[in-house]
Order: sequence, then structure tokens, then C-alpha cells
Amino acid sequence: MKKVGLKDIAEHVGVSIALVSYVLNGQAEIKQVSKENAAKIKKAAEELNYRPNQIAKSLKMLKTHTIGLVVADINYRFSTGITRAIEAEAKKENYTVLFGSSNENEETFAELVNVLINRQVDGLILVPVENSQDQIKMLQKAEIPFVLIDRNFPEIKTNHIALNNHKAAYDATTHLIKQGHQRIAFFNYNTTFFHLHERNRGYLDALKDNGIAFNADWLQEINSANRYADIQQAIDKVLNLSQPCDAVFFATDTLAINGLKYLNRLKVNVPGQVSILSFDESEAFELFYCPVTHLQQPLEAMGQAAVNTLVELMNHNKINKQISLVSDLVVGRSCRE
Amino acid sequence: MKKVGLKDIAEHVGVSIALVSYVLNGQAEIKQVSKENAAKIKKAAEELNYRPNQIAKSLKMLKTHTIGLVVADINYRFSTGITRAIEAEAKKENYTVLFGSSNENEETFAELVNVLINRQVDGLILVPVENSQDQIKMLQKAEIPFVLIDRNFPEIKTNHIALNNHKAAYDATTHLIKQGHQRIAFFNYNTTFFHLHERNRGYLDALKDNGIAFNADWLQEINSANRYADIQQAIDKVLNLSQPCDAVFFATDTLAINGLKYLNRLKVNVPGQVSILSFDESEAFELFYCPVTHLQQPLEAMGQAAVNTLVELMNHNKINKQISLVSDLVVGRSCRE
DNA sequence: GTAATTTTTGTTAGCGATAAAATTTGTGGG
DNA sequence: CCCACAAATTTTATCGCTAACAAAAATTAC
Repeated sequence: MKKVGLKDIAEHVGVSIALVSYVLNGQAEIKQVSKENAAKIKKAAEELNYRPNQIAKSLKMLKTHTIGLVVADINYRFSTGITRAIEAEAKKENYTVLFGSSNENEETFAELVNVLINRQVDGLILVPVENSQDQIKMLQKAEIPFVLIDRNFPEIKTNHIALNNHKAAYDATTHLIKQGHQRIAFFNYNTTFFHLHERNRGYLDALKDNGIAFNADWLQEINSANRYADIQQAIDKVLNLSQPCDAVFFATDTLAINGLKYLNRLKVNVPGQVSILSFDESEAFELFYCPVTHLQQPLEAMGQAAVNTLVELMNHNKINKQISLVSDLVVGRSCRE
Repeated sequence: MKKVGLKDIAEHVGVSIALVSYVLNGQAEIKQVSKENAAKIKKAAEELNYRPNQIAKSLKMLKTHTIGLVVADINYRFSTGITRAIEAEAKKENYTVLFGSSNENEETFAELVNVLINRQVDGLILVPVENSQDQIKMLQKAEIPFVLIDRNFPEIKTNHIALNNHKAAYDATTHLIKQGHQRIAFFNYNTTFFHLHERNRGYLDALKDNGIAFNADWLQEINSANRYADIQQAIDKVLNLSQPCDAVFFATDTLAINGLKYLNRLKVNVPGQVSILSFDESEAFELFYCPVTHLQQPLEAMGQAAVNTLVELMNHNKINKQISLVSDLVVGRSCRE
């Protein structure tokens, strides 16, 4: 079956292509197409099963009504959540989302961004990977509308939406302290990411403000390439200090999952022997024998803010928004009370 | 910064657009462009940061090099896994994947398929939702290349890739029986999906072939709209029979997660009181106090088969493939030995 | 009845790229 | 010097659609 275009409908009805275009774009009124022809055209379009060629339309209009989204890893709970939120919001604004996953890889990230640009997306929503500063600068130079989410580079002035990571870590740590914990370990990735450093800072500030002397052994940095092994070592470390830690605060869900897996193996009792708290959420947390207390990111709000900011940018409004959101502490039963 | 096109490069170098096109498409040799001009053009393209407009190219070529993928729910582990596999394989074949999630909703599914077609994808890989038969038939009538994965409709002859669900359920059930279980419950969705019925059939056949008399109370059907409540009821039921079940086999990971959550609440000991086995996999399974024995689907192979089949179809080869794959039984510690 | 409007429909350029066909330039042989 | 042929480059039509503009048909005014 040959593809049917405007021309086919025009011939079928016996009118010009323009009329068909007007009618099928809802311009029948304004372009004063006779009711008679309008009806015939609609009918023919239906019968011939006409499908507008978006590619052609995009080319003509120099606008694709498409947003490119690059997440860090499609397997992260964060990624699927934010993708959903963004798709829903984009749909409201009549945009389609073109989606890609960088797998935290610099080259893949750059490649994806390029593919999306070549496909003429009208704008980009990006979860940047480590060392992608040059890519970001390139986008700025090329004047391509984009918004960063979750992560950003403080040395580059961009529109971005992210959690207030300092506050989240600060509040969560304070929560643990208030519950009587004195020796709180914090597990984070060994990373250059600003947003993760902010979590460190929040943790440290909370200790300080509550008069707890920080012990350098408490802050454990994990190499993501060597995640599970590093975590085992780190846990062994903090549980076997002369003054063992009475709580472990994980900076991400992936860290927490690996940590809990090992704690399970060690048969360490949670929260009896050690309390657990984590950033992000995971289905897995609910299946741990005691639901894990965690910081839930406002994915909906984030997605909405990202799309709305991007839409403004795409409408050529020069704006500069740095939106900072707060997380919810979802109290499970993994912290001693 | 204005977008630069072939024309800009042509003007900059002082040659015609055609030459530029030839050079940038690697046709310099065959079209015998002088080395001198070829070099100048490449240099200019670099300097001006030229980006080919895929939209224009697609329109001209009547081919977008894009595959549309519709998964059932981006939150399923299956979806992210298969998406990754498909993206990787598509990339090898030089296709980009346009992605959407139907959220198991019929209208959303139809809408997504239409959006993808309008965007002129060259072919579709679909995880069809319930009652989407008409959509599938429409695709056939429109002669749009597509492949179904995971699920299919036996009444419609299509190219599809799926697990051998009967065999998987049969083997897993047999595994339980071999381990000495006598009263095995099977939890499945109350659904019209053929692939899920196949799981029922596999379960039932295994019982029969092993001389176990089936008790109708063992097969529990869950309404997905009412998942958690239904599962609680079902679990209460099978654990409180005069002859309580000694194993529960879940037909999907989502069912298992909900079930385990409740078993946790009930403090039912696994595998002491009841053994657990599930289809699919989930990160959560590893965090359950005893890792859950489960059937792992060969997502890589599935993705590859889907893309390869689709590529053949898109190359206008009339083929008819029904590929059936086998799953691995990943033995955890959730089954009594 | 004709000019001036108003209503309705048709023609066409162009979005950015490709590629077939046409054209120009270069080379060597007779 | 002219011609044939090859090498190098340009011209042009086209993909399907939009929208400005042009043109035709219908209506109104006088």
C-alpha cells in the first residue's frame, strides 16, 4: 500500500493541496473553506487513512516539537521516574520526547546529544555525566536550548533543576542525630560531581552543627567501577572501628542496595546493630526485611520544572533559572528510634 | 548563531551545494571530487560546526533510520532491560530508537504507535497491551514493518519474539516438585494475555505429568488494578487451606514483589514455611533476606532477535519468524531443598 | 449590468538535503 | 586547431508539507 499524502487526498476530492492542508490543520474556519469541501476532505483523509508526514512538516516549519532527553542510566529508578514525569508534562505542552541513556559514559553522552541535535530536537533535557563540561559549553555556544537536571556544574552558568542536596543530606543526618545516633557513617561515590559533594557537605555540616566531632573513617568513598567490593570493605571498616558506627547513610540508592546486600550476608541486624538511611528510592527498599528510610526526590515536580523551563527557552525567552527542590524523608523502619 | 547548512559551506568555500553533499557523505571518491576541494569542504564543515539536518535527509531519502519501540511500562525491569538490548543492537545496525511507554493502556498504546508512524519510523518493535489486536491488524494492513516481543496474539499471525512461557513455567514447577514440594500455588494476573495463559498451562501440565492432583485453590488470579489487596487475599487463602501450600510460584516479578512485601509483613518464613519462585528478575529479589529463585529472561537475545528480524522486514524481505527463547532458572535461597 | 467586495480555491516558493542529468573544464591525439 | 573523452563541477527536480500570494467565483452595491 502506497503512502498517501496531501496530494492523493487533493486528487481524490478534486481540490488543491492547499485546501486539504488547511482543513486537516484545523484552519478550515480561518481560511474559510466551504463546509462542503471541508467535509469531503475530512472524509477522504479518513478513508484513505491519511497520516501526516511529520518529517516534512518539521522541515517546513523548522520546528520538530520534539524534546531530547538524556538520562544517566535507564536502570536507575531516578531515570525511569523522571522520564515518566517529563513525558507526561511534555505531552501537555504538545511535545514528543526523544529518549536516550548515556550509561554514565562520556562518549555515549556526547554521541547521544549529537544524534538528538541532528534530529533537530527543539531542546534538550540532560542529566550530564562526569566530565561533560565541554559538551555543555558547546551547547551554549551553539545556542541550543537545554536544561540540566539532577546534576550541574557550578563553574558553568546554566538553567538547571536539582534537589537541594545540601539541605537533604543535612536534614537527614540531623534526623539520625536527633534519634540518638552518635557515630554516623556516610557512603558516597568517589566522584567529581558537584551534587554528590553537596551531599557530603550537608552531612558534615549537620555533624558540626550538632557538636559531633567528625571521624575521617566515617566518610567512605566508593569507586563505582568497583562498587560491590569497595562497599564491603567500607562496611567492614565502619563496623569494626574501636567505636563502631551506629548508622550508615548512603548517598544513593545504588550504594544502599549493594550495602544492604552485604549486610544481609553478614547477618548484621538492621536497625538493631546499625541504622540505615539512603538517598533516592528503590522498589528493593520495600523488600528488605525492614523498609528502608530514605530521601524521596520530587520527580514529578522536577520533570515539570524541567519541561516548563525548556519550553520557555524554546520560545526564545532568555531566562536563567536555577531551581532547587526539596526531598521528602520517607520513614521506614531501618532506623533505631 | 544561525544554523549552518550545506549552502553555507558551499558559499564559504565557493563551490556548489552538490559538491559539499558528495564530500560530506563520503562520496568524494566515487564522484571524483578534486582532493583540493574535498579538503577545503571538510575543513569548512569542521570550522563552521556543520550538523547535517537528518530531518531533511530523511524526507529526501524516504527513510529515517529510526525504529520505534513501545514497551508496556518503563518501570518494569523487563522494559529497561529490553530497551537497553534493543538500543545496543539497533546502534550496530545504524538505527536510532524512538521510545515510548504505553503504561499498559490501550489508548496510550495506539497513540504512541501513531505518533511513531507519523514520525516516519522505518519499523516498530512492540510489546502490545491487552486488547490491542485492532492496532496490530491496522499495522498489517498498512504494511508497516513491525515485530512483537514478549507478548503476542495467537489469532493474528505476526512476527514475534517471546519466551517459551509454557516450557519456562513447566520446568520451574517441575523444579519445585523435584525438591519435594507437593502443594504449589501459582499466582498469575487475571488476564487475556496469551503469554500469561501459557504460564498457567505450563504450571498445570507439570503438576499433571508429575502425578499431582491440582487443587483449584492453588491457582490464584490477581486483578492488576487491585494488585496488592488481591495478593494479600490470595496469600491468606493458600496459606490457610486445610492443606496449606508449601510453595508459591509468581507469574511475574511485580506479583512477586507485592507478595513478598506481604509475606514480610506476616513474618512468614521463606523458605521455612513456604518456598518462593518467580518469573522475571528484580533488583529487589536480591535484597529479600533470602535471594529469590527466579526465571531470568534472555533480554539480550530477545532484543537482538527483535532488531534483526525487524531489519530484515525493513529491507523488504517477506519473512515470517516466530522466535521462541528459553529462560534461565537462577537459583537463590527462597526454595526449600 | 458592471464595478467593488467578499468568499473560496489554486499556484507556487521554499524548508535542507540528494542525485540524476547537464554543463564546463582539462587533456591528449590526430 | 579541432574533437573526443575524461574529470570536475553545477543545475535542477524532488521528498511532503505550509503559507503567502494570486486568481477565480460568488455576492453585493449602485
